[in-house]
Amino acid sequence: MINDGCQWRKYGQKMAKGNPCPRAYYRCTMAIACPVRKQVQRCAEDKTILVTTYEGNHNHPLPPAATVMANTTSSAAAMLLSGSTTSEDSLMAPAAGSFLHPSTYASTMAALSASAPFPTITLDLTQTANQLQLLQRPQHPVVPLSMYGLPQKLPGLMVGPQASLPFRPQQQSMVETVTAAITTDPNFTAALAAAITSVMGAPGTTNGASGSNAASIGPAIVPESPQCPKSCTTFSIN
DNA sequence: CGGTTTTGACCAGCGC
DNA sequence: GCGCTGGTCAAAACCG
Repeated sequence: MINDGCQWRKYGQKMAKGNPCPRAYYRCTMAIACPVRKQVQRCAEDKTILVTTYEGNHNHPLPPAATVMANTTSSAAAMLLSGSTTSEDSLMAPAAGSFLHPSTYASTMAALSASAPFPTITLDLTQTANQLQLLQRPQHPVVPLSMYGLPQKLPGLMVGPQASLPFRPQQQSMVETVTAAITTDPNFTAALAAAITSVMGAPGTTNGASGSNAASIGPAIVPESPQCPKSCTTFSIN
């Protein structure tokens, strides 16, 4: 289970069709009437991949860890969406280092890796849906586009400071950094395809569940620790 | 003792 | 209407 900074209470578990692993349902217990829920399910193709789906918006302030999670999600989503393949090698070192040195990149994914039991990359396509639409490239059909065109952009965990911060310029540089780090990872594509196949069905057969609230997913790969389980995080909104 | 987890039952939506 | 499936409820068990 990923520690995303929030408190969750499990309220159900079901066996999902086509997946030997059960799906667990959690509710946020940080506030009395917080409507946020999340579903956690392992990828059928690769059980080391954990798929987490968030739904709803928190109606209470988030702790720093959760805020970091939100920031990381947004950045990673932008990264994946940009599909940039620019080889900015100079950015690789700090990007990889951020996984190991949270204090250096406190507002990015570093803190996330510190709070999670294993390295994790979170994605939030709800935050950058429109941006993604502009950046979408034909050679990246593996990315589900179910969120494209939706008017809302407020993601589930963006109730914190990020919502009010002019984070765009700073996010842009982050996008480049993370994109370089991940797109050069040979394991990333395979893991992503496996995760998407598990959640969305066979890739290439659909543009995503149109009309669905599902956002997207993103597996985490850490070259330094290939035996670590991976994680996918999905955000959705209503 | 209070909060969390487990687990079977219940309900709603959907396709046939 | 019926069966299947996903999601939720709620009582009992569990745990610190």
